[in-house]
Amino acid sequence: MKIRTRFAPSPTGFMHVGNLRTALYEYLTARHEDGTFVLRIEDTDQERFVEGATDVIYNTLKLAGITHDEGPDIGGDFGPYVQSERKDMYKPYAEQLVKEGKAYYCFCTKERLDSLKDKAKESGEIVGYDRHCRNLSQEEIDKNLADKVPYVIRQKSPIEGESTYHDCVYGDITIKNEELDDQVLIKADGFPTYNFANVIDDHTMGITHVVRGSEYLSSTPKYNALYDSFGWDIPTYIHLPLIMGKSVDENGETVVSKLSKRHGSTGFFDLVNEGYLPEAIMNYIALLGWAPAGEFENREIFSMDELIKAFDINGISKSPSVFDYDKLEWVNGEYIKLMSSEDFLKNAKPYYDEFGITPDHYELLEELMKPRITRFTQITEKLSFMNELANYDLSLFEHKKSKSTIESSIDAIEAAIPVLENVEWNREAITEAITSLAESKEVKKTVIMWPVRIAAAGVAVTPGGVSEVLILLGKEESLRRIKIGLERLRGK
RNA sequence: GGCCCCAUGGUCAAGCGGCUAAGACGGCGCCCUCUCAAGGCGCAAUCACGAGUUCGAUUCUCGUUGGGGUCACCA
Repeated sequence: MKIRTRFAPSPTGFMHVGNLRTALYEYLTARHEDGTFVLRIEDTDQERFVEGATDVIYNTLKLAGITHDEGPDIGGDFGPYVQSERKDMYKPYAEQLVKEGKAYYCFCTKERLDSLKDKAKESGEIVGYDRHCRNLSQEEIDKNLADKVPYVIRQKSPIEGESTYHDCVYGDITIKNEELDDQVLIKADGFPTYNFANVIDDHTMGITHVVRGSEYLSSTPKYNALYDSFGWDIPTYIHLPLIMGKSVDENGETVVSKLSKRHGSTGFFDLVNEGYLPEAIMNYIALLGWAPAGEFENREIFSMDELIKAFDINGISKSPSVFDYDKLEWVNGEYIKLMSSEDFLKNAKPYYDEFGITPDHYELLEELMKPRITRFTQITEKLSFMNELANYDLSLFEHKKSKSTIESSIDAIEAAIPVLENVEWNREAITEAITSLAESKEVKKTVIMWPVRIAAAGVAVTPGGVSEVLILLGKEESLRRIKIGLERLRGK
């Protein structure tokens, strides 16, 4: 039988990287076995409706390189793929269970349930529904129904014994049935709860492998009880370890907790906006909680196709993993280094434009920037020396390793100016001219190069050597700055 | 708190009874080098603890500790 998995996000307008990784693994699980990947929108909570939120889902998947075979936008044989459009199909299933004595109407008011909770909180007792309506007489039920008393439908959970199920990652999980409460299946507004809709949809859509976060580990027996009630096959479960974030609390202690907004950018688009490439993000999160094996062992950089080939459920780990921005940074840098000139330019252009970079410098800049940036946003900072000459401190001219001092700098620049004024303005020529000047003066070439570069750039660190800096600045601007440097040195 | 799950360096992690316990990020050092990167080489750093089982435990069992998750008419 062909594997079918699904991604069932709820349209909140925000795609957390944890959810995205779940989607990725669902996608990979299906694709690796040449199966089908389904997108279903879970919007059963009318109060949470957010305009345009489904577009966020589509845009995320598209950018992330995850393609679905069935979904609201492309259809399929198991539609509709939006839960609100399937609203009418859930209740009959619940009523069938009521008829069979596996579920029941509950007329308890919100107030009663709240007071129940409060009481439980006070005494520190077990929380949960007290099953007040589980055994109402038929007369009471009929009367309430006739009086149009609002009701929900609750699952009649097993009370005694224990339930065991198998998970592909965590193995056999056993839970005492007394831990299970009578969860609501159909809410007072007639909509199904997430849990109920999930079971009905997964079954009616033929989902074979349920891939989801490990937070569902302890509620899975309730799902299974539902499958059993209907006499349906229980799907294969693949629960995923959670992604954690690291933060520092008010005492300066480092704490690890479930990744959330307090850990910085945890939304997919947050990261994209900060300059992380979608492919790099996917590559990185694929490796969070899963390790490749066989021919792919120890590999760090994967294209989506390679992930599909390499992905294996056996490589999924059980323990939660911490989201490491440093490693993401490195992965992003690797992607930049591997980029084609074309793609590189497309990404870099907006930043080049801030400095009025002309096309004749594109090739040089690609060479200079590729090894030096891990995000394109850093180009601005790398090229900031081009904007205007900083009012730098003259001590910049002193550099021990280059054997450069204030005095030697004056000397070097005085000699370099006429040479630069007459040299052909290209990298090789400039480098050669300075090198031979140094030779004729019988000094290390750094003695000339250091001060010239400092005077031209006005900063100690530049993304390239003298010749590159001079080329980027242009002959006129370079000489202007170098002469200013000489004046300042002399004036000291 | 009850229940469930987890436990190898700072982080991601390989390991699935016998290894000098891989690899990557980060850190540090050296080399290369006209600054900074990139690249090359190298170093430091891990089996939470205690009992078992076994000829032998990182690996199996139990307990302790620690961490996480979950206990909604949210998804």
